[in-house]
Amino acid sequence: MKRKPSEVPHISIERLILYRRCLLKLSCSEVFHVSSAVLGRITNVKPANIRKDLSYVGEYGKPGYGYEIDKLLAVIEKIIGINKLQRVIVVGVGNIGEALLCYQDWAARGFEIAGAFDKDRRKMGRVINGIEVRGDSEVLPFVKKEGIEIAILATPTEITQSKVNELAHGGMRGFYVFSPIVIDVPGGCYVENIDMISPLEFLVYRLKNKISK
Amino acid sequence: MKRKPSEVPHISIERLILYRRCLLKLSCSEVFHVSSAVLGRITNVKPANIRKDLSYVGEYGKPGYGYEIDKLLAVIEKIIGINKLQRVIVVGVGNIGEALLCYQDWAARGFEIAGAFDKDRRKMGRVINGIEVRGDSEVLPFVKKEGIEIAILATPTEITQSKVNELAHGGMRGFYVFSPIVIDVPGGCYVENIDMISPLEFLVYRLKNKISK
DNA sequence: TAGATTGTTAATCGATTAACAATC
DNA sequence: TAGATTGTTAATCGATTAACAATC
Repeated sequence: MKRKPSEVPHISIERLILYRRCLLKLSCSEVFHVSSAVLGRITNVKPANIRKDLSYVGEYGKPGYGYEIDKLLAVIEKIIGINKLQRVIVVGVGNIGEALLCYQDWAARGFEIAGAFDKDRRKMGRVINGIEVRGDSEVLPFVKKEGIEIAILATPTEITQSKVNELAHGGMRGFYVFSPIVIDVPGGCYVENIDMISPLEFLVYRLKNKISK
Repeated sequence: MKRKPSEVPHISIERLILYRRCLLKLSCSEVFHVSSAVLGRITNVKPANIRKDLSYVGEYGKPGYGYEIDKLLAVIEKIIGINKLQRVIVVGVGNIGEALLCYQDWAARGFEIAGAFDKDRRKMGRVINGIEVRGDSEVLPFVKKEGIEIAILATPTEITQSKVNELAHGGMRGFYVFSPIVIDVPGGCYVENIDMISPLEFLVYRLKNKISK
């Protein structure tokens, strides 16, 4: 039963993102099809759960054979919306920002870092992995000219919310934020927020209580 | 109804971690008590959901008044297991590793970076935020001597799994891994794994489908 | 064909939420 | 006391899973 994309459960979308990452790796090693059992072993997801998730996006499996990896990748990318290249910017070029600029798999995952911005004069002009670091004041004209909709914010926590406000005002619609705070955005804007410490705290909990997940 | 810690739903534990982060901030600004309604506004969680989560850890709220922040912090930290200082190591001092070493709130969150390790001779001996970077060969004796149970791995993806194997063999029990791969660990070991790109892909999905969460 | 594996069903399991009596 | 807010209930909502007919 094929649902409209917006009706696919969020948790299934998150797993589809995981499946894709593993499928990309398989397709690099000359594997052409995969069963839910094998993909389940790779991802630690139960085969029935995988088939259920995949059933939301259509019927692409062959009984007795499995799923064709290329076809599956294409349809998952379409559902997620990364079948076309996504151009994003990085704001804040500290250690996290630099790590992002240096990441080698952006293209494979469907993204391009169109620009990087920092307010520190000493960083301006530096070229990291082929990407020039520009001054903060250039960011609004840049995103307008280039039609960028998504920003990755790796700024100091204290200034992150005001940076989001400024960019939202300038038309930015998606924010991927690395500060450990809850971010507010105006209507029509979307934010994903990660706190890199929280999963470590969860790990402590699991360790103490012997919870294998 | 108080359950044993291991019976608190995982998703409630994740929210408790979020509540704690926000409560820590409140307690810094001289706020002494908070209602589920106010905490709900701060965290974007429904008040009923918060009260339900908190009911798993005991009865610490006063009707008409709310929750005493210090008390609540103490009990949440006890449940998660971070009421005592957690000493961890960082393996791999690239950009991500360095960002972790420079993080200023470790102590407030209940952690201490006991040591950092890298196999690059040029990084060995450097002192970052007061933490000396040691050679990779020192890691096993170090963790044995210091009784470290948790390692944060910010290594290149290609070597992460083998590093985990080596450390697990040396007695390490918890692994917090920054590589975008599924990590296998022996029984009795636990792993939390984050892929910094996946949430960005999820953001693209939400943007395309106007899903506010 | 025989073996393998899909897509779907229906039962089970678990999480969320509105409502409200209890109570500070 | 009156107002505010808790902790809990029970209904609702949503996700997981084993099982299996269908089918390549």
